[in-house]
Amino acid sequence: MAPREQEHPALNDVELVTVLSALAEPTRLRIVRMLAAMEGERAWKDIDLPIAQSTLSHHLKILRNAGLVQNRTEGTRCFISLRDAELEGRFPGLLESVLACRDAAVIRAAEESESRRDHGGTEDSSVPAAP
Amino acid sequence: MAPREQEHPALNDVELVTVLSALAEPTRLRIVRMLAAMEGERAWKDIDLPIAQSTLSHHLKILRNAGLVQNRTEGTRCFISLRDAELEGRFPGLLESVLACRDAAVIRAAEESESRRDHGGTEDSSVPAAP
DNA sequence: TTCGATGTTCGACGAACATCGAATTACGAA
DNA sequence: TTCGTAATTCGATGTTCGTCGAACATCGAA
Repeated sequence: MAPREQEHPALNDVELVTVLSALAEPTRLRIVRMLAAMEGERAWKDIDLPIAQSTLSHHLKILRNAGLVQNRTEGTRCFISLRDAELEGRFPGLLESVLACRDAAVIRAAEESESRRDHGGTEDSSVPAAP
Repeated sequence: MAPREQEHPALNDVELVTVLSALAEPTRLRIVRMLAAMEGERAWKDIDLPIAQSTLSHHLKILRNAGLVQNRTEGTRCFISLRDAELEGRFPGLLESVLACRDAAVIRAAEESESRRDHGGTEDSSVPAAP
């Protein structure tokens, strides 16, 4: 990392609204999903998203203050991980339900391929399908 | 109600981030809790919060667009209710975990009364204890 | 110590948001 | 029709938020 050691709040001091606010942003939700998908830590540098470093640092700080992630410093680099076990104690079921949720875009795509199978049309696949 | 009929989105078209954003605001979270605490509908006018009518209307619109609540019009007044069953289908466990969560302030108060019992002090019960 | 790599902090900017009061729409009752 | 009540919309205001580049702090290695 760089300057001073980070602060990690006790989860009992974290309000639900803080956690929901932290999760209510596409980039941060993506980071959380990324961390959840890999069981364990992830090197800071391996979080590659199309945003500036300072922006990533900003988002990680918000996730940290919300008690969602923690980071461990090792020499000059740091590793991020989800505080999933602790979160389960403070907000039972919350993280799980957030992670389990499917994108609306995915549901729409599934519905469409189903209806396409129904009346056999192959017309035009003009769905933007956000990345 | 007043102007035109309201729109209620199909829950499959609602993204998780939209729901989380809607819930990530103290006033709106309070409204959702209020609705959940009473099984059924609640008259618009009975939602009394220390905010202007126009602000309440604004918040209800956001909750509506997020698929969290629906309103039924009867003559000139309207009734609000949670779309809890539908939400459970689209976002399993999410609403439940949000509603089950205790305030950090409550946890702190409980911890304090416990430690007070431990070393017998009765000092000063200066916990604001939000209504 | 000097250098390079790694994150964080610091302004600064525009966009989005919460809030309000006033105007507006819709309906029932007099 | 006219009046009053109920809820939404509009316009304005101040605040918060996401984003960036530049400057800074911290550490390991040369």
